[in-house]
Amino acid sequence: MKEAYFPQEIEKKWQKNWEDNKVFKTEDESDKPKFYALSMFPYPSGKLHMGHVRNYTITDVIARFKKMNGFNVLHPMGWDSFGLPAENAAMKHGADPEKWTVENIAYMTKQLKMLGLSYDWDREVTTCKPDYYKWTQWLFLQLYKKGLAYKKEAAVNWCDECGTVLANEQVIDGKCWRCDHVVEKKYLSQWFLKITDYAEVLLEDLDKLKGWGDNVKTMQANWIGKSQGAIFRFPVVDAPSGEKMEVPVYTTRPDTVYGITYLVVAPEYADIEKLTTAENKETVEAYRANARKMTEIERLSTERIKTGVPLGTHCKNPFTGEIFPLWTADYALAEYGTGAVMAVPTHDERDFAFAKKYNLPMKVVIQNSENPSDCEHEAYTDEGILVNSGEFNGMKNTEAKKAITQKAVDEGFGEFKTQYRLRDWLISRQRYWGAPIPVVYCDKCGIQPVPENQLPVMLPKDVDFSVVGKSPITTSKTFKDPVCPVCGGHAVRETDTMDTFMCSSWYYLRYADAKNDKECFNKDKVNHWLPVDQYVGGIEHAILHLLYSRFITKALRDCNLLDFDEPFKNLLTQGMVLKDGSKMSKSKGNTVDPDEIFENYGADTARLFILSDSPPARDFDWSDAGVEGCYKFLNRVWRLLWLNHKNTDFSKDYDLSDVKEKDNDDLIRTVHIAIKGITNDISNDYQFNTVISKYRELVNAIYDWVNNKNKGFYIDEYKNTYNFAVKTLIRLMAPVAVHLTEEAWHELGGEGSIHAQEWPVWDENLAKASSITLVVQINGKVKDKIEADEALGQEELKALALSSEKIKELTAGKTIVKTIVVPKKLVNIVVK
RNA sequence: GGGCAUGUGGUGGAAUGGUAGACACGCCAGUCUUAGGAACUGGUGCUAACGCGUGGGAGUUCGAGUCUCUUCAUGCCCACCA
Repeated sequence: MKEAYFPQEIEKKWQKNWEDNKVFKTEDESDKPKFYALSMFPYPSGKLHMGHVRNYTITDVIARFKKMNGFNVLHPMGWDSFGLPAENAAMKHGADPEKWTVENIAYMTKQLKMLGLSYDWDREVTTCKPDYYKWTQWLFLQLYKKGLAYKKEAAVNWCDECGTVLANEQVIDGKCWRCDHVVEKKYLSQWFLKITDYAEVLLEDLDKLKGWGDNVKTMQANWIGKSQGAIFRFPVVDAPSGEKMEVPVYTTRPDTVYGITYLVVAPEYADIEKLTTAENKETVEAYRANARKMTEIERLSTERIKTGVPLGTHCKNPFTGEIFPLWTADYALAEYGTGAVMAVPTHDERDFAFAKKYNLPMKVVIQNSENPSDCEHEAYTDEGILVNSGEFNGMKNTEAKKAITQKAVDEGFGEFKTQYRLRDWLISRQRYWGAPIPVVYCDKCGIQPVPENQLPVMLPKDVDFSVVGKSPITTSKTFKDPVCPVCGGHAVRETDTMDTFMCSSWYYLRYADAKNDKECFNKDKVNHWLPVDQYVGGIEHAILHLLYSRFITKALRDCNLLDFDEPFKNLLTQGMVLKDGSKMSKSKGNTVDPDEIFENYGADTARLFILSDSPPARDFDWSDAGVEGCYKFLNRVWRLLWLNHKNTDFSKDYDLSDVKEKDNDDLIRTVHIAIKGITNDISNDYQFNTVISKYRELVNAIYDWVNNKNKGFYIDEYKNTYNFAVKTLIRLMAPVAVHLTEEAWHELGGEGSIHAQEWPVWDENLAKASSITLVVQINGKVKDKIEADEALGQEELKALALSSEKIKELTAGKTIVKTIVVPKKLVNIVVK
C-alpha cells in the first residue's frame, strides 16, 4: 500500500478489473430476492453533465447497498438515442445522425465507466438501433390491433416559409426557430394513442404508488384534470337551414343554469357554419380566419382581452324558456368538453369580462347573505343560496348542482358527465431520426399495418438533410412505395416517425430481457424483474415520461404481454444541480465538466461530494470548496488505512470477546452506532448527506482513539479493536467510495471484492452510549444536564433532577405543579 | 389565477413532539514550516451581560424547527379546461 492516495491510478486499475471479471453481471436465476434499481436513461447529447453524475451516483449507491444486503440486483443502463438534436446536427454540419449518435454514446460510455458505476453492460439498450426499434414498432402494432392507436386530423405547428411542420420545441415566441416566420396552425392527419381510455385508472392508481412523492402525483392528477359536471343540450330556435339542431355544453356549474344569458362556441366548432346567419357570415368567417392565424401563445395569453362575434342565431334555455344569443369566441376551446360553453356572467370571471365588453345582460342566481355581491364589478364564484332559479330557489348551490342536473336527466335534455383534461397522445413526428411508424396506405385497402415478419421498417440511409419544407425521410428513393400486404397492389409508406417518448415508455421492460431477438421481452422475465423497485431521475419527467410509461404498462398488460399494472414502485426525483444559485447551463457559463473533476480529484471524490451536501430530492449547490473538502476527507481516510497497514496485521481476524478497557469499549460502541445510523439513513429515504457526515464522525472517532492509543498498537487487544473499526469503516463506505475501498480491501488482505462483501450488522446493545445525559428542564427550558446511569427508573431520575443544586436554586420558593419524566432522556419540572 | 415544494448561523445543511445548529465549508488562533500550502490542535448562532434565537402572527402541549390555523417570501409545475 502506498503512503499517498493516487485516485487516478487506483480507479483505472479497478475499473478494468471489474470489467474483465464481469463483477456486476446480473443473472436472472438466483435464490436471493430481486431488486431492480434504475436511473432514467440519458439522451446521448455528447457529454455527461453534473445532473447525470448526481442521478447515476444515487442509483449506483442504492444498487450496491442492496447487493451487500443480500439482494440479486438488476442495475442496467442504455440510451434514449432517437430525437431532434441528432437531426439538427446533421442539418447544420452535414453529419450523419447515426454516426453523431454512436460517437456520443461511445464517449459517454467511457465517462460512465470512469464514474465507477456498477452496470451490467450486457443488458445495454439503444433505442435507435434496429434490434430495439423493431420492438417499438411491434408494440405500436399491438396497440393498433387493440384499437389504442388511431389516425385523425389534428392541428400542428406550421411554418409557411419553410413549408414544414415544426415540433413544439421549435416554436420560439410563436415564430419559426430557423427563419423567424410566424408559425400557424395547420390541420394534418396524425397518429394518436388513446391514453384518454386510461384517464380514470391512471388517476385512481396514483393512490397505489406509496413510494412516489406527492408532488409528482399531484402534477399527474392535475394533468389528467378530472372534473365532475353535466352536459346540457340547448335547442336552437332559429337555425338558418330550418333544421332541428341543438348545442350541447359541458359545465361544472349546473347550479348556475338559470343565469345563462348567452352561449359561446369555439371558432373551430364543427357545426358553426350551420349556426351562422347569412348576415353574420362575413364577420364570423373573418373572426375564424384570424383565430386560425393566431399562435398558441397569443391565443392562450391570459392578459389578452377576450374577443368574439355573434352568430346571429339563438338557443332556448329549457329550464326557463328564455331565448339567448349564440356567439363564437376563442376563449372557448374546441378540444375540451363539447367545444361550447354556457355563459353565466354573474358567476364566472371569464363570462363576466366578456359580457362587460359586449354589453351582454347579466342575471344573479346565487347569493350569500354573509358575503353579499351584486355582481356589478366582479363575478361571484363562491358558494351560496339559489335565487331567480324557479323551483330551486333557496337551495344551497352545492345541492342544486345535483338536483338541477337530475331534472335535465329526467326531462331528457342533459346528463351527469365526468370530464378529463387529458388529451390523446399525438405520436406522429414529421422527422427523420425516429422509429418509422410501421403502416402503409394502400390505394384500395386503406391503412394497413406492416406485417410483423417484415419488421423492422428500417430507417433509410439515402436521405438528403439539406431539403427545406419537408421531412428528410421523404427524399429517400428506397423508402417509398411498398406493395400492399393485403392485395399486393400499390401502396404508399408512412413517412412519419414516432415521438421519442414512445421509445422511452418501455425501455425499462427491455432490460429484463435485452438480447431477445424473438420477442420484445419474455413474459416471465419481465414479470420477475418488474416493477422497478427504485426509479431515480429528474422532476422534469414528472408528467410526460412517467405518465406515458404508466399508460404503456397498463396497455401492454391489457394486451396480455405482462401481469403488473404499475411500472415503478418507488420513485426518487432528484433535485437540480446548481452553481452560484442557478441551474448549470451552457448559456449561463456556470457548468462544471465531470471530466475535469475525474482528472483532478478522481471519481470517488466526485461521488462523495455529489451526495454529501443536500438530500437527494433537494437542489444541490455545487461548490469548488466542497469538492476540495471531500478530496481532503478521502486523503484522511487513506492515511488512516495506511496507518493500519503499517501497524497491524489485517489478515488476522478480530476477536473482541474480552474487551475490557473503557477506551476500547467506547470505540466499539461508536462503530456500532455508526453502522446503525448509516444503515437507517440509507434505508430511510436515502439520506446520503447524513450518511456521509456519519462517515466523517466515525473517521474522527477512530483518529481520536488512535491519538490516545498510538503506543498500544503493540498490544493485541488494541490491534483487534482497530482492525474491527477500520474493516467496518471501509465496508460502510464501499457503496460510495467504490475504488478507494476496493484498493484498501485488497491491500489490507481482504478476500474477493469488497463489493461482494456483506453489509455490516450492529448489535443493539452496543449501538448506544454507555451512559446517558439527563436533561433537566424547568417549564420546558433546559436548565441543567446530569450524567446518569441508563438503568435508572422514572422515580430515580426525578429524584436525581431535584437533587441538582442548580435546580434547587431555581425552584426555591416556587410550587412544583407537575413533573414529567421521559425515560433515559429528560425531566421537565413545571413550576408556578 | 390554481397546485406543489421550501423558508434554521456568514454558507451547505443536522435534529422518532424532548439538549436547536450534528457533519462540513468559511473564518479566527495556535503547532509544524525560510515562506506559502498540506497536516494537526483549539475556537466559532446572536448578546458586554441578564438573556434571545428556526420568515411573521396566533393556537394545541408540561414541552413546538417539528402538529394546526393564518400571513409573507422564494422556487418549480400547470394555466381562458367552462
